[in-house]
Amino acid sequence: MSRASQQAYAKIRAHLLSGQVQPNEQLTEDQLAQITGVSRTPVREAVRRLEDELLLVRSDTKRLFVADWSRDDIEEMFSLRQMLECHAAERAAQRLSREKITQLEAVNHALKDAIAQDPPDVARFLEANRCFHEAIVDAADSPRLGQMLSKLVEAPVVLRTARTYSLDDLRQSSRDHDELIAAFTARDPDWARAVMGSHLRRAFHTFARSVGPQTGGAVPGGK
Amino acid sequence: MSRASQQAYAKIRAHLLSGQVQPNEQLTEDQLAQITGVSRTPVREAVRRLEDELLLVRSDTKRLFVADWSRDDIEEMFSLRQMLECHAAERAAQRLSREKITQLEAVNHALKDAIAQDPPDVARFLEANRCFHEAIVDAADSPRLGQMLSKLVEAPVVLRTARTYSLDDLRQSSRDHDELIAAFTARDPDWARAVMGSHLRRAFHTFARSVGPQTGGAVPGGK
DNA sequence: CGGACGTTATTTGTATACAATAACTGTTCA
DNA sequence: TGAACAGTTATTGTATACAAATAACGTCCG
Repeated sequence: MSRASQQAYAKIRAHLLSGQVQPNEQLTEDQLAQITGVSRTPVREAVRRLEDELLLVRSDTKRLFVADWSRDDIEEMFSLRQMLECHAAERAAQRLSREKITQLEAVNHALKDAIAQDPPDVARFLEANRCFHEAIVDAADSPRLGQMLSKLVEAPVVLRTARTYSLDDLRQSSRDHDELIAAFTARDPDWARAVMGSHLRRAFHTFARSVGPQTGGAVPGGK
Repeated sequence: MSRASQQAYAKIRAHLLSGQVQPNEQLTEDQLAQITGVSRTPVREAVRRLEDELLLVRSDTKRLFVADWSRDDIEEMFSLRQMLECHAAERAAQRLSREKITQLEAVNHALKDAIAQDPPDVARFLEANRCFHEAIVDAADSPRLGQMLSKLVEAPVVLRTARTYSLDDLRQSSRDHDELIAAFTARDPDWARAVMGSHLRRAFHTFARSVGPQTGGAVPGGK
C-alpha cells in the first residue's frame, strides 16, 4: 500500500479509534478525504480495507457507516482467533528454532519489565504481547493463517480503548507465555495448543467482564 | 461491488482460470483494462480483491503477477478449510432448523441426480456441492467465518481445471453429505464435525493425487 | 392531512490526465 | 569486457472531472 493510501488508512483508523465518531454514524468519502488530506482515490482504497476489517460497514445502497459490534460479534471474533491461534501454536511447536525460542524469551522478559513498573506500563505490555503472538504466528509458516489472524487480532483493540487491565491479568498472561515457551522447548504441539487455548479463552472472559453485557448490532441503512 | 468493478473481477478471474495465462506471468493494469473493457479504476479494485484471494501477487516493487501455488500452499489451504468448515459444521448442527435440513436434503438429491447422468454432469455436481457447503456455513451464523471460508473454497477451483472426477469420488461425496444430514438431524455437533473432517480430508488426498507432486512457488520480482 | 410523485442535492462510481516510481537500454569510461 | 551512469520507456499511484445512483425535500392531488 502506497504513501497516500497507507496514510489515509492510518488516519481513518486512528479517527475511528479515537472515539470522535459514534457507531452507526455515516461517513462520506469526501469527509475522509478532507480529514486525511488526500484525494478520494486513496481514501477509497483505505476504506475498502477497513470494510474488510469490519471497522466500517456499507448499507445496501453503498453508503458508509461506522461499524457497531454486538456482543455476539466480539465473542465470534475471540472464538475464531482462538481456533486459528491454537492451530498456529501447534504448528509453531513443530517449527520454532532454538534461536527463535530464545527471542520469544527475550520478548516475554520485556513484557514482564513493563508489568513491573509502577504503575505498570500497559502500552509497552501490549506492544510486547503483540510481538510475542506475532512471532508465533510467523513461526507457524502459514501465510493465509497469518493473514486471517492479523485481521482478528487488531480488531478488538477498537473497543479496548478505556479498558483497564488488572495487575493479576497481566501477570497471568506472562505466566501463560512462560508455559508456551516451555511447550515450544519441549516441541510438544498438543501442550502448546492447550496453553494457547486457555490463554485466549481467559482473555475473552476478562474482556467480556470489563465490557459488560451491552448489545448493539443493527445496521442503520438496512444492510 | 458495483457494475464495472464486478465485471472486471469476473472477467479477470475467468481469464486466469481459462489457462490463457501462465503462473508468474506479469500483468499490467492497462492490459486488464483492455481485456475487461473498463477503465483502470475499477480494474484496480478488482485486482486488489484478487490479490486478497491470492490469485494475483505483487512483487516488492508493486508489479503484478499471476500467482503460482506450490504444493505446500495447496495443502495449507485445504488444512485451513478443514479447520474452519469443521467448526462451521459443529455450529450448524446446533442451529439448523428442520426446514433448512430439508433443503439440504433437496440439494443433495439434485447432486445425486447429476451423478446419475451418463456421463455424470460434473458442472451440476459442483454447483450442488457448492450450494450444500454454503448452506452449512450460512447456518453456522458467523459472518467472519463465512468470509474466510469463501476465499478458501473458491480458490482451489483454479487448479482443478483439467481435473477428472472419478464416479467413485462423486458417490462417496454424496454419501458423506447423507451422513452430515443425519448428524444435523440428530443435532450432534461432534458427529457433524467428524464427518466434515473426513469428507474434506479425503477431498484433499483425491485432489493431491490427481495433481501430482509438482512444486512451484517462488515469486519472480523478488518480494 | 397524507401519501405519491417529481425535482434537487448528496454521495458513490468511473474515466481520464498527470505525477511518481521503477525497469530498460544504450553509452561511456576503466 | 563490464560496471556505472543517463536518458527513455513502461507501470503504478493520485487527483480531478464527470456520470450514475440514491436520498432528501417539497409540492400537488386525493
